[in-house]
Amino acid sequence: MTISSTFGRENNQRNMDTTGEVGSFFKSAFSVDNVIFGFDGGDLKVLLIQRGQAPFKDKWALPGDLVYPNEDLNTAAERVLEQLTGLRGVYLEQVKTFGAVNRHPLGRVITVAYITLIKISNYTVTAASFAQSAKWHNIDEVGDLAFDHNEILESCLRRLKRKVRTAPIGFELLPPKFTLTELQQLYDSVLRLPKRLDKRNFRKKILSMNLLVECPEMQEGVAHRPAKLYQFDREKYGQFVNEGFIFDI
Amino acid sequence: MTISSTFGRENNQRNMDTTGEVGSFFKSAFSVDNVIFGFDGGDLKVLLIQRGQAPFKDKWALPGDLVYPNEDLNTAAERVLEQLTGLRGVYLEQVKTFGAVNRHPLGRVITVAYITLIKISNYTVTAASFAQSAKWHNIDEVGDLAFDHNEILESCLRRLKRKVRTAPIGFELLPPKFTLTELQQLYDSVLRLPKRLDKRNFRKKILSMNLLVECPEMQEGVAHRPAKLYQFDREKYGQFVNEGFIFDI
DNA sequence: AGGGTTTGGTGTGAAAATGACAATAAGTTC
DNA sequence: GAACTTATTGTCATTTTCACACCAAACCCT
Repeated sequence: MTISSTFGRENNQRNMDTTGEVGSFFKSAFSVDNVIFGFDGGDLKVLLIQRGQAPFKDKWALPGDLVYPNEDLNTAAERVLEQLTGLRGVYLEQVKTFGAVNRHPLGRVITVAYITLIKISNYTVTAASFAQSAKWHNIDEVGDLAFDHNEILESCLRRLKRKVRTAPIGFELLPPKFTLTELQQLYDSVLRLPKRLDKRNFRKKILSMNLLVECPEMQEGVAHRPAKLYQFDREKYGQFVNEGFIFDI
Repeated sequence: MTISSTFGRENNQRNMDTTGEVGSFFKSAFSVDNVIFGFDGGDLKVLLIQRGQAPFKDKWALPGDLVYPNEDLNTAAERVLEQLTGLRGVYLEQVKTFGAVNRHPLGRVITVAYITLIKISNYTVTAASFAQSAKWHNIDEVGDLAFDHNEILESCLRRLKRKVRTAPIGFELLPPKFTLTELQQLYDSVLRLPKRLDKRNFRKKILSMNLLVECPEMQEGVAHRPAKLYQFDREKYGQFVNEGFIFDI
């Protein structure tokens, strides 16, 4: 069973008996689809795979798979992510379930969409067999996707935009040590506000939260004044939340 | 097929083959469950039904049903609501999908949870056959529910608390004409903040949005000074949203 | 070495939003 | 009409937001 594989038999459920027989309800399936976000310093990216089989052969799609009968939904989403990227223990959040009757041409399949935030540098193209067909796409250059994946992507992007302002999940997209400029660029490229965030106000605000710790070392390898590096202090954040703190940018 | 009915056959999917045979994936089902919120002027309420059959016979549960093979998820949620209350066209929002392997004792069933906001006065107990077993419960007096419905209810309540502050959905719980005090009581009982909202500040804020229109008539039948009645102006809200307005209380 | 280039880093003031506060008004009941 | 109940209204201090511009520190190049 590979990710986003198709089904091995001709099977159209759509005209089934919908009245008495309860058994007829057990002829549908569910899948998970992951919207895997990454950030390369400039643009927000999403990891897509190119389908090898019909339906939608050669189209780009969100990585996903059917959920095993004895597998929890979250576990399935984690599995899909790990099979594709080799990563475990990353940020994962359920967003929405898509269940239009005709969304899958080969049967009744509803899919639960997840967003995943990974540090793009941790992703190695060689992690999975279909690596050659997996590629980062700029978030606004994804084109026509398979199934209803454009709609799913939109929903997930909206969720990300909201969530990134109200929870410190942006850090999931950055390396452990980052500069304030990098952090701000992340927010700018996720939020895409009409005006970019103001540098001074942004730094004031984020530093006033006391969630960043200054690293002793500086940025290296840049052809200009190097910036201070910071780390996000997860522990402190936990404490603050207990005290009623609400992250807000 | 009745709401929250059980399955007519012995059927345990949990030890199925999970490897090759794709057909084995088409042996699961999905359902929708509705968290129907209402407000009676004092407390936030949720409409529960008492189960007539095993499993969880006699336990209180969220109204829900299996999704028909040719039925969209939203449609199923609307159907469940209508069968129970006779209401159509009310506020409905998908919240989250629950899919733990063992959440349903009779098979693999994942469920999509919805919240629904209705005007409690519109609800007539006689609307459906199971009306006798449907009852409004105070939100903090629901006790032990069937399945994982306590968890579902918690998630949906959290969502309601957030959403009620960022979108004008509170009005869905009130009659078309309401007083500012009623509106504030609604917010107080949904949000349950450590301190109740300040009357003067609340009125200032809500009126400054210019979303309420004053009715010519006054409150009637109260043993004290009658209050002005207001209506929510949906149209204006639509315009304001287009201009970038963000509802926020 | 020095000038050019690039990004890093910082403070102030005006405007708006928030939040705490209490007295009078308009009905009803008895 | 006296007692009671809820409705209605404004001010001020504090905090937050937002717009805005210059020098500093490193590198590159010649």
